[in-house]
Amino acid sequence: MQVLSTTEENYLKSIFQLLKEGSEKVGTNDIAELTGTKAASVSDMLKKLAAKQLLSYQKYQGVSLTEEGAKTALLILRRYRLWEVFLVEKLKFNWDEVAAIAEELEHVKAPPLVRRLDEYLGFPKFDPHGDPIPDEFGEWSHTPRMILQEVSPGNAGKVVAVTNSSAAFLKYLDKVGIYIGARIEVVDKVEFDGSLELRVDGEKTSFLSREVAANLQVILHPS
Amino acid sequence: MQVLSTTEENYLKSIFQLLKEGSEKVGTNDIAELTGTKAASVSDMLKKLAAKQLLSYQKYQGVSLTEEGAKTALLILRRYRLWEVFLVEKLKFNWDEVAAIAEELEHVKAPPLVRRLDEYLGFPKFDPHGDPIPDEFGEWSHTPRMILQEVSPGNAGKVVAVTNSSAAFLKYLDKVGIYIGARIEVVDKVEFDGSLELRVDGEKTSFLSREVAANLQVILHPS
DNA sequence: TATGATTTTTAGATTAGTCTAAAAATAATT
DNA sequence: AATTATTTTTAGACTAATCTAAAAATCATA
Repeated sequence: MQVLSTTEENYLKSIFQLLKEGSEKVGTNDIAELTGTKAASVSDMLKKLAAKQLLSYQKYQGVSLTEEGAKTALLILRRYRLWEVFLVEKLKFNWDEVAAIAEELEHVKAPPLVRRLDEYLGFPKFDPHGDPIPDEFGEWSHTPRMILQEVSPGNAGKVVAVTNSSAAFLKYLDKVGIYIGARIEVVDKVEFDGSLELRVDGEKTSFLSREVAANLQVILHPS
Repeated sequence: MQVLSTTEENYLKSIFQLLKEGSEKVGTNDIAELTGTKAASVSDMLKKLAAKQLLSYQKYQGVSLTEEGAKTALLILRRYRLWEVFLVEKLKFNWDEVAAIAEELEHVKAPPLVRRLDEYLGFPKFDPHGDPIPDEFGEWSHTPRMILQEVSPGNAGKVVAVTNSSAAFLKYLDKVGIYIGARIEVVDKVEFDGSLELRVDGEKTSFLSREVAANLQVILHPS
């Protein structure tokens, strides 16, 4: 595992993120936008990272990560998400306040620190937004998820992810008692508008609009 | 409070440290040695920091910190020592393993992070080596301390600092059951070699050589 | 107090990361 | 298919932090 600068790590993380949510190759402009730099700077950096075997790059053709590049990105993501868990669970920050701080902390590289932090947090598998945390080998469990909106009545599961992190949305979830890890039972689904009636943690009953339920991911409990 | 680069913070911290343990002014060479750079680089940086009003500097005359510079250094020290406490108390690192990691963490500046960390740790007043932790205004309590070696029999107190952080020394303290925060009673002092007989936490009895007792600092309990 | 030793500063170069502006390549559209 | 629009790369310059080598100042001592 090579030692990378904070800057190189940030580029790698951004490229990984773009690849995950898009196509095979990412363009220079997209990377520039996400990293807050200009296309010219990105071009330079791509050459550097390609020389380090972290991505494959041919002029004008966009980039994709190599095996090693992807693994490196996953280990950065691991640090980022572990710190997110720490900030929310231990320091009691809100979900929507932790991104900037975790982005600084993720670049502290001492490997024993990451291991112990993981242990201290109880080896969490998901971060506070429900995104999976890679293990120390850069792998994560691919437990299949469903969008809450598509779960039919009678099924139960656990909320594992939120696909909209606007502060307003998160506050709303708070209000109706939904959080990452909450046990959810779909009691009924209104045909007319697609809204859902839920039981949360076996008690509280909540009604969610179709729009809200479309932004929640769950893992179903075997029934 | 200005925003400083990690590099600038490191210089400031080093200068503060040298001033604390030495004379009024520090020389360029000493700073270079402590920061792991060369005198030429230090000269450049001194100009920069002087321009920012953090230290007063006249060519060839050495430097001292301004009011603002000292306060800034104390706030860096605060972050450093809070992370030390976290690493030892929560992540279970040994005293002698935390320096390098805390030095990385100390540069994460988000002020709410520092506040919440402090709160989470229970507003500790001393770090794991017993050094005081400045408050958010850059001040610390100047409770008078004594060197354990100079405490006469019959007195009791609390261990607050260790003035030798070699791994061997720390391991030895562990073995005899002494740690920062331990309550200590001086039972007897052997005239001949200056060694001490102690009761630790009201139970265990330990014998310490003069050399060891000279490296422990305590705050006496009012008696 | 002069002279040699040491410390500090300057001058000039280097590296990583960034930028703007212009050139080159690719993509889109008439 | 040719021309225009967009994207990407290159060229050249800038900044922060560093270095080496040489000059300048201070210190120490004969």
